Amino acid sequence: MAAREIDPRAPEPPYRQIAADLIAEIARGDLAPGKPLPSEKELTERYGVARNTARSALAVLREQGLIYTVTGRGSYVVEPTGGADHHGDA
Amino acid sequence: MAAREIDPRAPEPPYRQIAADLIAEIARGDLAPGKPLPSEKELTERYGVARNTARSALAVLREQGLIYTVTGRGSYVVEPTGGADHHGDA
DNA sequence: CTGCATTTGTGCGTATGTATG
DNA sequence: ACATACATACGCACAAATGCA
Repeated sequence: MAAREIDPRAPEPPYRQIAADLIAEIARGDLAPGKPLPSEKELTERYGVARNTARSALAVLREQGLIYTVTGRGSYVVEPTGGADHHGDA
Repeated sequence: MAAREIDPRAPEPPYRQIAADLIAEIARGDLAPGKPLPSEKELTERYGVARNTARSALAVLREQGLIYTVTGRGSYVVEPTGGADHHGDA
């Protein structure tokens, strides 16, 4: 299987559905702090969307401060505790 | 010379034009079975495109079963006869 | 075995063109 | 015009495999 129940015709656009799905995974602890999220390519296959759409979903989480992204490596769940930062914040 | 007449504005996208060019070379015997194709870097310089574009072209040939690729070495024209070597088959 | 260069694999950032509602 | 989405393309960086000295 691949697609995770994304409705292109739902009132919520796909990228928001995906964002919500990822946020739920983080809240659930499925995606723990410091751990990498699925790559854009993974999201692309998993949800059956284009890369831009997967990227838009990640952008939502990034704007909400839930994740941070490192060029050439991937996106990671922000760590609420333990000092040493990562993306630009003191 | 370098660029092989790739038209960025043609109806056929560059990566398909390059793929077609390479396929023609194989059909013509210019690229014989078992012999390595130009590296991605070579294709990049030859057609004046980005590496991603060259890779997309190679992906087309790979999907058509015309070539196989080995990490760290390169892509090779598949051998139609009983070679007993190359990519994964006994 | 170690170190280096080459090559492919992967992943992200960004821009453009096109299509649809 | 705008938001959303897809396809394509360029650029950059790092990881892993390979081959050779």
